[in-house]
Amino acid sequence: MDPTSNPLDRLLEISELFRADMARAFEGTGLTAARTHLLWVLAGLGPSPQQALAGAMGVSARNITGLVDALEAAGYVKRSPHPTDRRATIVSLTDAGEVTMSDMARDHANLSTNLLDAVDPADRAALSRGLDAIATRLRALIQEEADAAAVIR
Amino acid sequence: MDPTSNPLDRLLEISELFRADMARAFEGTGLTAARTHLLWVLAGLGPSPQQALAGAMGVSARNITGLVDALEAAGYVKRSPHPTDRRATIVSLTDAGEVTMSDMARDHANLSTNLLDAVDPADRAALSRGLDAIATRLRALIQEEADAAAVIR
DNA sequence: TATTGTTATACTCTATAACTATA
DNA sequence: TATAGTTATAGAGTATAACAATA
Repeated sequence: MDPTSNPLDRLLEISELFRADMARAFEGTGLTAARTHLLWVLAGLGPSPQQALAGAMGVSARNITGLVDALEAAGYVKRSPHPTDRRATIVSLTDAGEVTMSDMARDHANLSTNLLDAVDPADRAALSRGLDAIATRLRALIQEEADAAAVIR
Repeated sequence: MDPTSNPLDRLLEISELFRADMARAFEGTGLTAARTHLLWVLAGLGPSPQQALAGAMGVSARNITGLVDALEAAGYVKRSPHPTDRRATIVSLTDAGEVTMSDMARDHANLSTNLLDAVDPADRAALSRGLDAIATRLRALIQEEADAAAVIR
């Protein structure tokens, strides 16, 4: 992860830079990476019960309770009763939350454009294909490992 | 971070896959991402006082105390007195820690090779150049933001 | 007076298990 | 009997502040 700067290491460096930059950007907003992830998922799904969010994010229901508590206190989301199932709670973005999400989507798009602009136009298609190939191979390797682990169990 | 699969989003997806895969690989080893990061830094610097590790990792001294406690209990590192400064503690890899790190370096190299092999040879140079350009631009943007924040202060 | 590492305290993310209210 | 969400409890990573020993 540190030395011998091959493309993979550079890729990991870039993701580190993203992470650090995000953490800095959240200062004073009441947001964190985990809370923002929930907002992205919620923006994608639309108003959802907490169980659906837990499934979509791959975390425990207990975790969702905590994240929604914090986001509700900060004014980004609200809870309302499920119309037919009285056990369930529907989480949705507040108006302020909607504004925050469209700002974020805009910033994200601008950053993408800005970073792509730094790449030689002649290299862009190959970059895209290369990243696709790496992601596909990596997904396959992880699947293999999961299958191997399942056999052991 | 979720939809519209442009190269940047694919890049973030790849880093997510790495992270999830690593977490799985650590099960039962007593290691975590943060502890492994310390081991990488320590392997790079050689035996070091905790302050040096804190500086190199960009975290607080308190945090290093906790990570070294855990790594020492698991047998990966040991503490010894600094030869001349009696305030300081020197952290170094144990024999078991050295073995773990060379295994990890080997696995990391194999994975890099494996993933690069998935990329069309004709695309590899452009991929490398593209990632370099993106990393450079991103570093510059972060520096700009840091400078702007410094002016405000 | 400044620095090294630790203790004290606190916040966030995460998990499992037990419990309540409902299906 | 099963499911949705909460409370209880716990562990990991992180931070700041106060403190002891040493420079």
